[in-house]
This record gives sequence, structure tokens and C-alpha cells, in this order.
Amino acid sequence: MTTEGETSLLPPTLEEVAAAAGVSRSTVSRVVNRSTKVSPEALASVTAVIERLGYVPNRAARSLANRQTKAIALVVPEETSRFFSDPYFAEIVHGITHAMEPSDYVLNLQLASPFVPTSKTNKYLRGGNADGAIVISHHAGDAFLAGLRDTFPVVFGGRPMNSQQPDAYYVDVDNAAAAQMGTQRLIDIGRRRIATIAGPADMPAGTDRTTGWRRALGAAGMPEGLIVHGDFSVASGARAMRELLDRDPEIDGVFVASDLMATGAVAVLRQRGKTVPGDVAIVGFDDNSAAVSGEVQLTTVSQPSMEMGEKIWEVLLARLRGEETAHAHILSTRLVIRASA
Amino acid sequence: MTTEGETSLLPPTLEEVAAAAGVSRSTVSRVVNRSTKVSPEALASVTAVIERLGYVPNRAARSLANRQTKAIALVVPEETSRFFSDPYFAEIVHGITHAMEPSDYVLNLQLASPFVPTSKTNKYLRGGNADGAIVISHHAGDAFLAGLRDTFPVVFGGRPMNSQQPDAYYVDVDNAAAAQMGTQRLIDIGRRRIATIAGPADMPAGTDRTTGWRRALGAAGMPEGLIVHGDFSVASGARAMRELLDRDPEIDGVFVASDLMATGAVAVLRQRGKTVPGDVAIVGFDDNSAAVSGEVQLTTVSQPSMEMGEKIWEVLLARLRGEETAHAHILSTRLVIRASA
DNA sequence: CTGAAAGCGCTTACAG
DNA sequence: CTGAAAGCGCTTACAG
Repeated sequence: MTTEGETSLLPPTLEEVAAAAGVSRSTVSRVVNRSTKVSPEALASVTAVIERLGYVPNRAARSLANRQTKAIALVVPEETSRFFSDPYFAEIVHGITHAMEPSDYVLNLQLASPFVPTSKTNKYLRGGNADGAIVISHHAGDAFLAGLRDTFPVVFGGRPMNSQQPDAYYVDVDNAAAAQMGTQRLIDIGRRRIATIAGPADMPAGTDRTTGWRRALGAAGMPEGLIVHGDFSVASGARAMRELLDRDPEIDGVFVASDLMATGAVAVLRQRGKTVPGDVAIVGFDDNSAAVSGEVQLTTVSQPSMEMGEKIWEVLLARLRGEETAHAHILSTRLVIRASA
Repeated sequence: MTTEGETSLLPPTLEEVAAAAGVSRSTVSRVVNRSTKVSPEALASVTAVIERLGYVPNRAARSLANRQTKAIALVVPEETSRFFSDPYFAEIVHGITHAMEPSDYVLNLQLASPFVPTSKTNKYLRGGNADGAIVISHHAGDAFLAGLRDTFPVVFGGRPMNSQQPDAYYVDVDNAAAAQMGTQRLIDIGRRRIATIAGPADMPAGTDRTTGWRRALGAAGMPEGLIVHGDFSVASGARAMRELLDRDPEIDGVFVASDLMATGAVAVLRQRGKTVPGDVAIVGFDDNSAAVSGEVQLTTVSQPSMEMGEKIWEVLLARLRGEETAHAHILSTRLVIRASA
């Protein structure tokens, strides 16, 4: 596949381009980096040679010289199967890649093993492989950020647990307020025994949504309801719903912390002969494809996952450029009413 | 987060480790690369300093010096949403990452825009960012491999279209034989008007499965059936099923080239008041989570996606090491009988 | 077993 | 606007 019969085993270097164009390496470098101070003639000849030789700068050499990789690590401390099965990730990644499109940065996905400090991911980050990192689905205890320099720009998708990341930059929604809004819907339609299927207790998206559910009940003067934790997956939602029904068969409403878990919960309810929303009303969280893929269209709290992805890149880019930016970026949510509540 | 109060703005270099350990850079390099020719004393002292300083080799420098990146590009020429929604990708990526685990290579995902020759992906590959590439879901016309040196190791998940990659290395199943087996099931249970929902015509997984379906009908002395193409997504399966029913309401069997499309087809059939498999029997392809997620459990042709991922890495590793390996690696399939046929 | 030296392919002040 | 030179942080023969 060599161009025009130029038979070299190695790809062309800047040096060779310079020689062929009759200019110095400096000048070729200026052309490649679109520096303005190049004469029209030099520009034309260098451009032509680059085209003819199919020259592409060697990124390792470039990184070494200017201390920039033009690569961003996307760190997701989840199992491969979870990462691929939750539309939430698809949307947020889509938002990030879409926003990055005009830039010359590349995104390198790192599916991290949680709780392993000396993991590949940690070494990857510390080995100068990326100029910054985006961390999504961060759990308390995740140690892959250990030993990073304070100046290494990291932006979180979802507020990290406070203790570990005091000055973190992040993009999130107001999970507590959003969950309160979702739970309020159940109250508004007359439900009186309202349980919750919560997210993991080691993530704010788990704990904060539980807080919101509790607040809604409290504000309505209702007694505390039952709570069971899941891990945001369909299977965990089903498991949690079974446990809730076993503990209290009279439940008439459930606020579920993700649409994926909600679909699992709905399936179990129907299996057990309960109608949705007749016997039990369900409010989910996310408003992604999972909300409308099941047999019952979900009433759910909508969060702008794709926009969150775009905002994450915006914040990271600001940090890479050394620009000022707020630590917390909170996007808004809304209630989407469909069939389940 | 600097270790033990060592306050340097930059990460420690090999040079600093050498100075602190009282040895030369060469010796530190030997320790880092586990070369055997190092005295126990030197080994101990260098190891201790590395630990104390939290030294991690700079990958750009290393790459530049030894012409290896220890990175592999995973190229997937699909939209983000398609990549995330098809369990096939999840399984194959899982297989690859699982097999790579013991190695010190990292996997960099590149969601490529198909048909754009000068894309980021092409530049990425040509810029020396990876030692090899894995290409999954390759379409005819994909141009991101243009201009790569012949020696650059590439392994395809699924045989590429012949014209473009004459000597390609790939891991696949015998799609034609597998599809014939799936279609035969429909014949065996007495179906006589058997259509197919095929994959894209620009991929062997599309064309070869169609060939297998046609062969089964031919071998049974049955007339040619109707064929409509989809893109492997649920929505395209639904669309295709509608078209088939419009063209021939008497269809009693459909061989569908992916489970995801099959779930879309089943949903449409039920909407139109047809029972599955009573009125119309369905055989899918893949045997992943999509096959058992819908209302009707799918009878399907099972291909070992995760094992294919593992085999892909095995083949690529052999090529990276310069070892001999076959060009084609064909794994076996089997028919899994559930409820839909 | 160990070290001095060259070199990987770029960028970046610095002169001119 | 342009070029010579130093330097980025490693690895790798080559001597010893």
C-alpha cells in the first residue's frame, strides 16, 4: 500500500519531508503545526511533499518533544458487560465523542478494574499516555487515580464521593431534587406505600437519589418506605423488586433509580400478577431507550445524558487550556410522564 | 498526591531514578524491562527507588526509542449508538480484553466514521499510535486502513470483503453453513414460505448468511423466498418485517441474520396479530442476550462471540511476535432451539 | 554485569 | 520568514 512506488519499510519522517522540499525541519514543523510564519512558497512545496509521501507525524516523537499526547483517557470502572448494556453509557460517550469531533484529540477508553490500585489504568494515566481523563461511574474506593499529579486534569461524569475528591471538577444533575420530583409523582397519583430501588451505596447517584425519595415522603408526611439496593442493571432491578414484594406485598409505588432497573422491576411485577401502574406504579430515572423498550412505557425522571457528555468535554477542554471553569456543572432534569405512573 | 512529600512538578524520570539508586540509566532500564543481566544488589536498590519515587516509564519516550507502542487499536466503523446497543460487540470486546489481560498491551477503541479516508482513525493508525489493529464490523468501502504499511498487523473480526483485503487475517464462523443450518430448522418444522431478513449487503456477515438461507431452500427443492436487508439493529428488523408482511402476508417462516433484528421482527408480528411461532416461525443468529430478552425466546444460530474475541487477540499476538499463523480462523456454530421455531 | 554514547522523530527557543 | 542546535525520556548495541 505504499504511495506511488516509494518503497521504504519505514514511514516517512519529517526529516525526509524537509529534504524533499528543500527546507529545514523547522519549517516543515511549522507547516504541520499551522504556524503562520511560513512563506507561501515554502508552504506550497512542503504541503505538496507531505501529500506525495503520505507523511503523518509520529505521535510518540511529538509527545516527547512538546509534552502533549493529544489523547484523553475515558475511565469507566465497570465490567464490560455493564458498560455495554446500559444505554446511559452509550449516550454520555456519544455526547463526549460528538463534542470532541472538531478537536484533534482522540479518546482512549479504559475499562478499569475497580479497587485495584496498581492496575493498568493507573499506570496508563501515570505513564503520560493522556493529557487528561474523564471518569464516569466513579465508585467510592476506586483507586486508579492514585499518585496522579494534582495538575493532571480530570473531569467526572457524576459527582465523585466527597471524601476522595475534594476539589473535583464534575458534571452532574441535582440527583436529590430530581429523585424528589420523581417520587412526588407517585404521591400525586395517590400512592401511599412507596418503596425505592436504589443505586449502589458507594455512588452519589445511588445515595443522593435515595435522599430525594426520602425527602418527598417526609414532605408529604408519609412514613419511611422500604429500600433495596441494586447496581443499575436489569437483573438487579428484578431481584430488588422480588425482595420488596416479599417484604411488603402491599406496596403500591416504587421509585427506581434507573430505567434499566425499572424494566427489571416491571417484568417481575407482571410475573407476579400485578398490573403496572394499576397495582404498582413505577417511576424510573434516566429517560433513555430502556424507558421505552419494555412492555410498559416508563414514566421517568429525564436527565440529559448526551448533553452531560458534551459538557464534560467542554469543561475538560477548558482545563487543558488552563482556563477558569466552575468545579460543579449541574444540568437540569424534568419529569416525563408515560404509562407506568 | 505526590508521594512522601517529594515535591516535583514533573513526574520522575529514569534519569532521576538512576541518580537516586547510584547506577546508570542503562541499569535502570534493564530493571524496568526485566532483563536478566542485573546484579541482585543493583536490582534491589533500583526497585526500591522506583517504588519510593513512584516511577512509571514515559510511554512516548519508550515508543520512540524502541518503535513499539504496546497499544492496539480496536477499530469499529459503526455509529456510537449501534456499537453500544448490539450485545455482539459487548461480547467480542469482552473476549478481546479478557484475553489481553495478562499482556502489557492496552486497547484503544476507535469508533470510526465509515467511508472517510482521511479520518482521524486513519491518521491515528498511520501516526504510529498502535502496534497493530483489530477491525470489527468491517464494511466494504471502509477506507481507514488506506496507506498503512503492509507489515502493520491487522486482524479482522469477521472476514473482510475479498477485493479489499486479499491476504487478511481474520476470525469468523462459516456464515453460510450456519445460516443454512438455521434455515433448515424452519424447513424441518414444516415451513414452506420462508423469507429472510438479511444483514447489510456490504458485509460478508450479510451476504454469506443470505447465501446459506438460499442454499437451504434450494436443497429442499423450495422456491426462492423474499429477502429484505437490515443493518442488524432492532429498528431495521422491525422495518424489514413490516415490508415482508406487506409483500407477502402468507409468510410462515423467517431466517433473521441477527438476534437484535429478530426481536424487532417478533415485535412487529405480534403487533400485526400474528403468533410466533404459530403463524410465523423465527430463527435468529448470534445467541446473545437479545435472544432471550424479548417476549418470545429465540431459536437461533449460536456463534461463540466471546471466544472469537479471544481468538482475535491470539492471532494478533502471534503476528506481533512474528510467529506463523493461519489467515483464516473459523470457529464453530450450533443451533439453539428455544420457543420461536 | 555495567556504563557511555548514539539515536528514536519531533518541537522550540534562539539567532539571524 | 528561516535554519542550526538542544532537548524531550527512553532503549540499544557496543565496549569493557
